[in-house]
Amino acid sequence: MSSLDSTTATLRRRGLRVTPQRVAILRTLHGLANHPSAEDVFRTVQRDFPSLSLTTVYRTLETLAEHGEVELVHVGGERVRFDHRTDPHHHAVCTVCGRLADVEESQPGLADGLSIPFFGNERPRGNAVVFYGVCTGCRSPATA
Amino acid sequence: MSSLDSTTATLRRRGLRVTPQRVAILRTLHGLANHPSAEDVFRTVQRDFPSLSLTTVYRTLETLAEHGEVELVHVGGERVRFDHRTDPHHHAVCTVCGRLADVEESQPGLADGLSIPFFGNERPRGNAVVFYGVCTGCRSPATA
DNA sequence: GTAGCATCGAAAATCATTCTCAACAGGAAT
DNA sequence: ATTCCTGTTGAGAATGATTTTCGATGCTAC
Repeated sequence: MSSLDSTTATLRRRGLRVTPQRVAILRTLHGLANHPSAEDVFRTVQRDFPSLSLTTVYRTLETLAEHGEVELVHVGGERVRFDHRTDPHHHAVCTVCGRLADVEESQPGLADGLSIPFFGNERPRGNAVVFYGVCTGCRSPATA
Repeated sequence: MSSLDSTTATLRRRGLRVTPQRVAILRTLHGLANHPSAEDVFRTVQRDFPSLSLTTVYRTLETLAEHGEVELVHVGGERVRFDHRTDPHHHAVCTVCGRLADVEESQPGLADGLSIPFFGNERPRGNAVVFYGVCTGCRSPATA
């Protein structure tokens, strides 16, 4: 919460101007752990920052992504989701509820052996794989 | 090319009315092997069928997908792609040129061992995985 | 303090896809 | 072959996420 917290430091380190909007957006992204959409971030930040515009959220997240500070996760058809984790990992999307979960890169079976000729047989690294399926929650008895 | 070819038979089998639009679209989809978008299919069919509307292409491909006759492939951000292969397999997308390649489900390392708790540890089956990367073509020396 | 450039907000623009609705055409029964 | 019913089509409007535009604002350096 100090004026020179890690969020501010992060922006500085990236050579980006430290604006209240950027600080609020980046802080919020770290607070929302569940891969929020731009709209999700917007609604949350807006509570403390009513003048914030959705345009700025998109712009800021894009800028942060260019600087490797956040990651974009494209899930089929739906809106883009943002991830504050920047270390190598993959994602699983529930095609029913849309929730997103992290999949560690070290999954046995994923990193080992798998090679794709189209990609020159290099194994997929960080944020390169999206799995689609139905999550345990949506598969349970009480599913509509 | 006969009036009762496999395309027509396919539509009949699915209980769908056999219209010239549907025949042309399904035939074209089988002709375009590279996972075309609705727009790609539209442009191709339109050459022989100028009155065809893009709406019909979307509608027909959706209908065929519901009947398991084609598969939708969502690739990050871009338009949806359609696949005439309906047997279980996955996909690899080049993030540079957008080209799509098939990845066999029997890939050693993909089907074996891999389990995702979020999905109840079931291994991913048919059309459930999308790999992102840069294809060999886009990685070569002559890349712009 | 002021110039200059980055950033911001609001509204318009874009792009893929879907919806609406009136006109039309398969195809089963006749 | 004709008719009727219902599914299908085409054109254009609508939608929804994201991007662009542009005038206003505000850091930062001088």
